[in-house]
Amino acid sequence: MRTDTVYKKAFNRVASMLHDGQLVGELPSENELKRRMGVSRTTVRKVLQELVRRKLIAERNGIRIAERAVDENDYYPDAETTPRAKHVEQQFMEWMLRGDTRPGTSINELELARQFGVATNGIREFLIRFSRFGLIEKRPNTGWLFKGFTEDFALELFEIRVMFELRSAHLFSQQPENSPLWTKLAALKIAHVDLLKRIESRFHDFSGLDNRFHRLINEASPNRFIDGFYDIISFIFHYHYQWNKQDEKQRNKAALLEHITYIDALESRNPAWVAKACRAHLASARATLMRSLIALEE
Amino acid sequence: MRTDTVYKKAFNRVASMLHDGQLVGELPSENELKRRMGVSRTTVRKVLQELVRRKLIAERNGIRIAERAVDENDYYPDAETTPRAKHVEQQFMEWMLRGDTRPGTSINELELARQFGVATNGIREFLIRFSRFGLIEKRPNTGWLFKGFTEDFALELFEIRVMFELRSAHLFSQQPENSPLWTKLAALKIAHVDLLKRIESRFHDFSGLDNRFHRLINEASPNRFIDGFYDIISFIFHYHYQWNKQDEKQRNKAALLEHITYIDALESRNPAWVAKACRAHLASARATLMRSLIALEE
DNA sequence: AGCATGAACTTTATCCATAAAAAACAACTT
DNA sequence: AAGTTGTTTTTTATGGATAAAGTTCATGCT
Repeated sequence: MRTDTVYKKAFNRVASMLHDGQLVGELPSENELKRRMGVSRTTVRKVLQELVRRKLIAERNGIRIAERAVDENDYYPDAETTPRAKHVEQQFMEWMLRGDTRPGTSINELELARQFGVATNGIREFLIRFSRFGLIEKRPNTGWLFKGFTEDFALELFEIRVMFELRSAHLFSQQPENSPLWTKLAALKIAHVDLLKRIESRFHDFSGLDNRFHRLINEASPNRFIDGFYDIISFIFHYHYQWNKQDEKQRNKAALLEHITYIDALESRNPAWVAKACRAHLASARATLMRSLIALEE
Repeated sequence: MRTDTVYKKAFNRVASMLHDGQLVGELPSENELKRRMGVSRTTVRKVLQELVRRKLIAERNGIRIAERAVDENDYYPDAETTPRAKHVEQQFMEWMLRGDTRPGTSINELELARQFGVATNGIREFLIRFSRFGLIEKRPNTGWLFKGFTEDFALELFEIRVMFELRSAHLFSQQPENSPLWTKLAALKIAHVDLLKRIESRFHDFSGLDNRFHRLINEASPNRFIDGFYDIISFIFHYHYQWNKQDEKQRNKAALLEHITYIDALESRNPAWVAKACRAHLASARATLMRSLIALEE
């Protein structure tokens, strides 16, 4: 059966809005809620119905008002707000990065399905999606081959990344003066400087900034294939670092400084300087990844 | 039910080998056949069993020998040797390129499933696989968006293609003298010259050469992401030209000449010359694609 | 006319079932 | 010991079913 994670997530959102006073007095109309939550009206209605049933809100001649206060255990547990497909992704990445899955291992859909507690279909869809990351390969009628999260992989990944980013950074720096992206870049620079001040405690926030920064650079002259490639990068880094936390603070601080230099270079509009800062940053990112790959292998 | 296309294709292969005398006297063992056909022994046995049943071969104390001659209607029809997934691919590409499918159209899995006569699962798997080509986009819980086989698409595609191919061609030309790829390149050049002589009648053969040529260039310094991207190119071109045959002979002849120049440049090891020939060829390929895109829109 | 709710209908996400194909095991032959 | 064939077990490719979520149609209220 299809999971009701969409409903549960929406329910939690509305509940937390009620809780911290974002919804005072009469509740908005179903249509308005639908717009705000990004779900269908059908789902909104289901949420409202449950809110009434639990006496969190009351409905009197077509008007809905908050009734009792939201309680900690009104919320659905987080795990129930994540669709199966996402769970499969997480479990697979854990299996791949943490288990002792060696390059050359073959992947068995049925076995994974049993292990993850889902139907084979879900596994297969995930693997098809995942195959574009270049880490697995399909052999028809037979199964999938895990090629390994290896040094080669990282080298090939970064070779492309450098090409793309040099190209995008260059084009970014050549934008007209009046492009709104310059403003966005300036704002991002401030965010970087701010984070640097608080790096001791907030170093986790770097990952978000990193993403924003690299995506901003691509915005100057969009190319769907570059965007797609950046999805691979984000994905890999997201999971990789989730299981490899050594030196995180130190690493992020260094990267933050490199970004600032890189931003300065962009703002200078000087092509040579841009290329240099870009290369320096990526070389260091690559070195970091390589170091932790080696750690993985031991 | 799973199709038995693997068996039928294998059967046809064995039958045609019997037919044109590639299998004389005693047939090879099951294991040997399995190796030659690239299928499992289970399938080989099924084929043999059917060959016996139809009296195409006879089995006497463990020895199998051809019996009656293979007849034209011993073969299974082609359509039955293609797996469902491939049919879905073909039908989808036809729907996309030939129908009046406009950019922005939304794609309905259920409707396509009905239209193509397959289960929704098959459609969904195809769409997931296909999404990496950048022509469709998934909107969760809602469906897929067809972004259009547009001019933008072609421009973005070629931007990347030029980057990749300049890089690969350069690296190819810098290979050591004793690399076996130089021999392969020389052979390919001969194939080009040969085809040029017979271009009037054999111009369809160009497509195969084109593929071999571009893949050879990537072989000098492999990168899985570049390979993957080349899959996109091949796929797109395969289907696009399948429904767009105008000027085919003329186009292929021109491309053949460009390839020859390009090969000469590679053999010269002169970087500037290589880059120039590479750019020239890709510019012309792009122009061709663009021209037919415009034709599509009318 | 334009927005709100109610109800009916359609599509997606997910699980389950099964024949075909592959792989593993077993017994036999040279 | 290595290669054959026979048999059993496992896995993949494909179809089908259904609750949840999305969409459309209908009705009623300012």
